[in-house]
Amino acid sequence: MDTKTLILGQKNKKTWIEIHNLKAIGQMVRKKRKKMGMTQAEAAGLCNVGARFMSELENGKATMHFDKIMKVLRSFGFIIGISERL
Amino acid sequence: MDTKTLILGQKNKKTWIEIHNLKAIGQMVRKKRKKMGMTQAEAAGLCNVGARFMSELENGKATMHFDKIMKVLRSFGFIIGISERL
DNA sequence: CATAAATATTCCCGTTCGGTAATATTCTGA
DNA sequence: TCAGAATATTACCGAACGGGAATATTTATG
Repeated sequence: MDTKTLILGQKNKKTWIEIHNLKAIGQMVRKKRKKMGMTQAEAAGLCNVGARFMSELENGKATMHFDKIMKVLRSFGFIIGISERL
Repeated sequence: MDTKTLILGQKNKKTWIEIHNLKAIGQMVRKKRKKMGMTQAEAAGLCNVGARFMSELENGKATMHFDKIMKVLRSFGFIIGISERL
């Protein structure tokens, strides 16, 4: 893939991870949070959500509000994309 | 981009659209639904959600449950992806 | 243009989200 | 191993989601 990106001059090509459920998102969020060396409480403060929300998000609770999830993802430097199945 | 995909033999490369809010998703859903020649009511039935939900989704209501949004997207042949901001 | 079809909005209602605080449980590092 | 830190869960409560039906509004059609 490195050769490919060099050939095309696309050194900064984004890598998309397909998401099938909220559990997967929760895992990504937790991993990133730990990488940043933060507790859930600190992360909640950063994202301006409650500690409870952060805990439930990381544990993959399915029925959370889309806008709040987006808020956390954005604060953590993630972006969401939509594509069509091939 | 066409030349690029041919060079790499990646004719089936997914194209990701970055999403910043639920409004954008709603627009995509509506566009797809119309393309499929369905009314909101029919689409709601297909996705097993209420007509009200479909209407609100298409109009970009922010506080909807993630799992239900995902359900509709999946029924419409969309996939969700996460990437990191560069 | 009139009317039917489609969509948006309101109503009623049961359920649940999520903030905050408290408490129970689990994890971590010395 | 154990104490403290971190996380998960529970309790209380107000706000609001969403199903289904009804109604208002908008759009499409002949």
